[in-house]
Amino acid sequence: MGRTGDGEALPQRLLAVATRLFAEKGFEKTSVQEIVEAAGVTKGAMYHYFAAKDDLLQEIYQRLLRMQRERLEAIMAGAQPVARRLHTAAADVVVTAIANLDDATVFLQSMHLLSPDRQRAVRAARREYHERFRSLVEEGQRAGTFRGDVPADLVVDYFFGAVHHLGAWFRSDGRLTPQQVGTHFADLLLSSLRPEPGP
Amino acid sequence: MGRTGDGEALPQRLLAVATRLFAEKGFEKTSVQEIVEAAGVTKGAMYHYFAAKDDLLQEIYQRLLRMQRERLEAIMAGAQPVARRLHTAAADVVVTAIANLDDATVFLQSMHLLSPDRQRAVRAARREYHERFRSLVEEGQRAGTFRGDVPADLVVDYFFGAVHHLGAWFRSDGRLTPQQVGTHFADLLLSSLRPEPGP
DNA sequence: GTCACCATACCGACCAGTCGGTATCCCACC
DNA sequence: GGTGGGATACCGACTGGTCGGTATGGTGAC
Repeated sequence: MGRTGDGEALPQRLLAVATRLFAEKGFEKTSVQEIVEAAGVTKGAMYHYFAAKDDLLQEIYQRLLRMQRERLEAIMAGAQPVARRLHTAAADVVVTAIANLDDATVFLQSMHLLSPDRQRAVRAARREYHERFRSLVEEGQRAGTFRGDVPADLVVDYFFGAVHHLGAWFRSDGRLTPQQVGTHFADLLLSSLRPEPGP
Repeated sequence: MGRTGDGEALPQRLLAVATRLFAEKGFEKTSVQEIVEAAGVTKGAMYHYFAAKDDLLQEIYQRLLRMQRERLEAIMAGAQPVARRLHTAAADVVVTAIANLDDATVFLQSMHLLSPDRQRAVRAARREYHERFRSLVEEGQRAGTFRGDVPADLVVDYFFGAVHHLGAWFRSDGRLTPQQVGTHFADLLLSSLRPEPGP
């Protein structure tokens, strides 16, 4: 902990402030000066902990991905039937995405502004996460629990599209709680995977 | 038509070039200088037709929204049963979104960079479009064709999330054609709306 | 003393938008 | 049918300002 005697360490505070500003005004429209002012320090402090502005983005992404990945692994390790595990995982990813809506929003809006190398790294991590999700779908398809006439990766992209879009419409003062949205989304996903589709 | 004796009018050419560059590198990372150089003119020419860089974005959005809206209206005017109309509309919006993936990508990534007034205008147009889609879902719910235990607007946001996310994974050299993706997406949507869900 | 931590001053690059000017087209009018 | 003059289309140099990043200096802890 440095001289700034706040309860939170400076790097974390900088990340929190940057996340909020990025989500509000966008990465490119937020200057480093604004970030450090909102955090009550100067640029020297920020560049002591982060080599570049891009590092802030990178950190925000990785923090979010790490959390989601850990939760998914815990859920997948359960012994329930596939449909139950997928439902739990789907609802959970919605709830955590809403709980960290700023991070998720920034992720979507600004990933393309990173350098190609960094983009590759982030995409790889994201891809690995999706693979795990997909394996759940495939497991259910092999077992006959889910319909098999639709590609598993398409289903995953379909569902995560909906998740990524949450920031565009979800409001915490709206009619639905995060849990309700999670349950509905998971219901829709499971329902669309039931066998014997219509003509 | 101006002096530049090309087949295309300059404003359209500028829009096309800008769309491609915005989709490739992002709105903020694309300078006006790059746009006009790629179009073979100078800045004076661009500012003769567009008052500001933002106007390019605005035009791209409105062009896309206008097209999608016209197509949706034509489909909704049909006399087929609700499920059939919704399926057609859903598949169609996927196909046209893929056919104009650059526009759709730019739309998503850069809408938040517009001025608040412009954002409101775009959101209002988008909202109106979603309303029409939602009315289809509600019609089916009233008729008992679709399950009624899930809010119609949530279903619409769910589906359009998936549509908006197409640019993140769809590749024209992939295994699936746009039509196939459209059919799959529409199948998933209709399937998730079937009544009598699991426990 | 030295090292982590942070402030301050400053640099070089870039960029949206402006503005005076020029070339070309259109058309009324003789 | 030429001609004058205004409108349209476009050029390109310039500017005011911003921004990411750096270099240097100070200061307290151990």
